[in-house]
Amino acid sequence: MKPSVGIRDVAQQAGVSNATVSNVLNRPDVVAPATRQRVLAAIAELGFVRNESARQLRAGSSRVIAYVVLDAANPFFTDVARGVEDAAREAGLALFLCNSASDDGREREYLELLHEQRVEGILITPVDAQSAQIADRGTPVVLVDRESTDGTRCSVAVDDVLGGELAVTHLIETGHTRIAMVGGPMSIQQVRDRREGALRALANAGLPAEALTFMETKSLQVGEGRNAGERLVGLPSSRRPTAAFCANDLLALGLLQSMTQQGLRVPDDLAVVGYDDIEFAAAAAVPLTSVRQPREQLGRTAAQLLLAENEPDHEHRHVKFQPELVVRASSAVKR
Amino acid sequence: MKPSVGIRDVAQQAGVSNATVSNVLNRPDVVAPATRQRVLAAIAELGFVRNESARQLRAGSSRVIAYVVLDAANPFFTDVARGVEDAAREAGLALFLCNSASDDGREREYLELLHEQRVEGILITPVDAQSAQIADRGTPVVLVDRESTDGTRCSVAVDDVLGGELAVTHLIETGHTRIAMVGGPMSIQQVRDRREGALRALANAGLPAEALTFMETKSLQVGEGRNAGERLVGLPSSRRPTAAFCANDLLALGLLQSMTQQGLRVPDDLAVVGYDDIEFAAAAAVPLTSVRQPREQLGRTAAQLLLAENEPDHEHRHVKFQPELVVRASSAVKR
DNA sequence: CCTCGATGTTGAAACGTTTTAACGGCTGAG
DNA sequence: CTCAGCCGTTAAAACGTTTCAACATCGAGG
Repeated sequence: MKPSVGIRDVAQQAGVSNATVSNVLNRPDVVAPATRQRVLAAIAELGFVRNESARQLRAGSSRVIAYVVLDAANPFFTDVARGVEDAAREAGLALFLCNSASDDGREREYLELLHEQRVEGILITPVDAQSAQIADRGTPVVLVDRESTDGTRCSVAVDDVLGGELAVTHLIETGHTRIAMVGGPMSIQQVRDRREGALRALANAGLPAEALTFMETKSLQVGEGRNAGERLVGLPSSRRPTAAFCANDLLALGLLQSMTQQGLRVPDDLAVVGYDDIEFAAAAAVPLTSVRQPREQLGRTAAQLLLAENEPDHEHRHVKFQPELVVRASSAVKR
Repeated sequence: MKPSVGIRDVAQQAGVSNATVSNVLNRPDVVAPATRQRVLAAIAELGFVRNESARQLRAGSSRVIAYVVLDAANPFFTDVARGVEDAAREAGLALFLCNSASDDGREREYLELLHEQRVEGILITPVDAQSAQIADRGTPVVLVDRESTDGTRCSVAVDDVLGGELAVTHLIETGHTRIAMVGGPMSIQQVRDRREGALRALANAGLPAEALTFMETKSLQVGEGRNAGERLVGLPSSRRPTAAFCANDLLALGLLQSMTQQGLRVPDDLAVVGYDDIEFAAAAAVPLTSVRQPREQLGRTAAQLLLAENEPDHEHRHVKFQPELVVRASSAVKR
């Protein structure tokens, strides 16, 4: 390892004081062109890299925000992240992505680290409801895709109850009366809300709550969708639902795959509706009907709220977007 | 904002010196249980959060590594990241993900920031070949999915030439003699290598190089795959290739989608082979034949090489994995 | 009763920046 | 020739930790 060249080494090499070097780095205009050149040359020659820890310790600010996602492999979150990053970089901030992988231990560790790092702000889609654990530690936190229950911080979400309602209403209108809802774990707020919406749709249509079979999954990933598919096919056909509403597109894609493998046809044997409308939904084996959320906008708005957090008289706001049903072949009208 | 409580405030509150508080934080066993309790109580009461900048400035190490990916929305990279994270967390390090989005400006900015942050190490899948720009700045860097040309650092890759050869050999064996390769931009090493493999396959089979029509795309994303599909269909059917080898699965999925929309059948009108074998490939409209890479293992190995970088007499290593062809319906034998 | 080692605690010196107030030299006006 | 004002530069004081050598205190062994 090299003996770590610091600002003083550069200063000595250039024959100036360290304050001047600092000025070259932070206010280039204030130092005479000739001196500036000399300093830049010294920096290049010595391969100096400014120590951000020291800078931040003294200066206070960190030029970084972080987004803690529930599942980095879910395109929904990477799309949201794109929106976040666009807004962040307009404000001159870098974005670090952290993956909690739906594990609240990891989530806690990352939050702790980020607080200690004194990042400018944290965006998070929390693992479970008791976001109390995201105690206020001085760093602004904005919830993404989850409503702040106690109004102690900003949040940006999409109306998941409405989304669930749209999906199931659509299924009812296309003639289904035995519907499965696939999703879980129930500790996830989105799953609960979408289910509530589904139940509301039944009520609106005058159907009993029993018309909805809830099939709980361990996660919201493709593999669990396949599992659910196998369980579904195992049911006696008299009791088997004729349609399935999945809590997200990954589950729906897994379900679809499992249907095909087992020789059932979508939508004839089972209509399927997903949630999120990720890019792959339209390219699926049977193009997927899905509930679309404004993903980039969600991220962008969240980042903007976060940045506004430092303004003098800031009031916490909650922004809620409306989802939209996109009908495709996987739920074509029953003939 | 709260007036930022520091270690001395805690010390005062607990009636000890700041050194003792530091000990509680870093070597709890060395301080008497009674004192420790008192300090912990003070920490909780004051809501103290250790300032990582100061810690790192003094202690030197940062407990963080970073992975700069080419495209956070590409499941291939998030799968690699999963492997990286597993290995990192076994070593007690956190992982920050940075998305260069195939933009070398962003890539440079992130690298600069990470160097300044003095992260323990950087993994990167660089945007373009001249990885010279990733100059040695004192932080260990390991290349992922790209071979280090000059042996100045470790790298982990998969044999892309072989992968391209496998794919195109398969197409030739299933009876195709006019083959398109879809991919780009050519600045990306992987694209060049896979093309080289494709050409080698032709040569092996005694076919002329003209049997391969190269269709360059602007990126490796789904949308570009759709564009390529439209261009392909626009060709006079006498000259139109009967098979397409795509540089990655995203392109292949886009191509597939475009074929379906335009009323062409896969594999009858056009056989399609992708690359990466991401999870969505198997769930596609027509299950996708693809070249599988050991994604998690790639990430895990890269992280291990990075961690080994600090060992006393370290020699840079290059690890190369073998890809594997997975045949599915999109390239079923021509009848 | 003295010494010694073990155990817990502490004061003070780093770590590498940024920042502020002060400084010297120079220019141009009087 | 003097002096006010400006410009570029600098010395020194932070920032909040960790660490190290030194210092009490105490019990046990001689």
